[in-house]
Amino acid sequence: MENPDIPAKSGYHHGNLKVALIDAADAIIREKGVEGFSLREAARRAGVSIGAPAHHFGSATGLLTEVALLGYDSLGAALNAVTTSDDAGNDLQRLALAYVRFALAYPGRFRLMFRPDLVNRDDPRYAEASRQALSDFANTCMRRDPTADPMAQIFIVWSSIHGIASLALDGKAKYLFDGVTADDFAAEILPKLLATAWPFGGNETD
Amino acid sequence: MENPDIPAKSGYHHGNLKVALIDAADAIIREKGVEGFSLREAARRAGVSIGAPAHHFGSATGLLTEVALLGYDSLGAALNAVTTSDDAGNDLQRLALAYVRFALAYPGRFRLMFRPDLVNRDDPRYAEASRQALSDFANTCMRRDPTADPMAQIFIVWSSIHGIASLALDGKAKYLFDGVTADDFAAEILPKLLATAWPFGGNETD
DNA sequence: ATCATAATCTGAACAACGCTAAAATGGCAC
DNA sequence: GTGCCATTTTAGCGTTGTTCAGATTATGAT
Repeated sequence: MENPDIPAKSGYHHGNLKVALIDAADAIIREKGVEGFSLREAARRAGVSIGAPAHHFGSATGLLTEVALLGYDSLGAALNAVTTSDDAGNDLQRLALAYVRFALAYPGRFRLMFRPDLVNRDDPRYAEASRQALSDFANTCMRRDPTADPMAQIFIVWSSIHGIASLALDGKAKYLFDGVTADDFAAEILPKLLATAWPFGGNETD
Repeated sequence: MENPDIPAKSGYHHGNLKVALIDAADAIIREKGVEGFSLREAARRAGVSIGAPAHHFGSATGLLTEVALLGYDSLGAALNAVTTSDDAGNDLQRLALAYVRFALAYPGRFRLMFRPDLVNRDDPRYAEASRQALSDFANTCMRRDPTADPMAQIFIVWSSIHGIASLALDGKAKYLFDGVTADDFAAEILPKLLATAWPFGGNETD
């Protein structure tokens, strides 16, 4: 489950403590959510003492920032995996689907990425990672309607998708759609919703 | 600043500790955000000892749930204050504006309301408060397009608005629109955005 | 090869937190 | 008045993040 190419702990020096702690933190967040994370448990899992993380990350926020950056990488990868066609509206639908499915598949990562109190947003890598992850959205938006104001269009489309992901993650979809599970929502309801009620899906000819 | 009709602390018994603690918690969250809250400081502000809140709320979550319920009340009030016309699309725009402005004006309350780890969502009053606050949205949505599937429409519209509020609150608007302040966003950019790029604003005749 | 320096990790300390339970207090019905 | 009971205090437990002096090891220059 963990990254296998870590020389583990040989002696007093760990050898790869920085990435081991990031892996541990990511695992904790995957298992117990963002609130279940603690710096001490990350150190415990990495087999290292309480004070060790401070040297590499300064504070808990420093470590969580690294996890959030990895989160943006994995989100960007999930969006990059969406195949593109010459129908930009359809592509946007599939990107939206991938975005929401990412949020539902990695709720801890996703929540962390948007928690300003846990992540150091002054880190220049943060803005870059965020920009990079959303570049597919930006491109497809402009391909869909080249005449619209780019920033306005991207913001509106991204907001819509991000809102869907947030509300679905908070269980509001369950509340509106009569106790549907997250899996059912992602597999059945959401695609239908995007194809019919979602206004950014291009021509409503399907 | 605080609720004036509290008999204050007369002796051993506070007299109105429950609402005093809710007020104190709300004030802390307004001043320092959700993360700045602590049960002990709420007790301190109410002039009472550390263990007192437990009797009334059981746990910190219990107290924060009450604050979140008040948050839904105030959100519902803000939305109720929006005047309605016979142009449902226009009404929806103004409701969206009010929703986002509420989030920007009361960021702590708003964030708390959507933090499942801090709020007891099994409390039946929570679902009711949420439903009540959004009833204006639901009505206006169905007035705007009576033929559409109600739940689908409400979910899509609410998602869009909620996404705008979340991203604006997280400073993503600043990032996309070149360092604009929250006030400028709410006062200038957002109304224009809703009138032009937002697809739920009715006929684009303005 | 030797040795000084820098990097890394330990372990203890501190203040703050949420929660629990036993004791103290005082309002209120009778 | 008197006793009951809701309310509040106090003390304690286990947890957390952060800091820091010191122990340990790696590194690079000579």
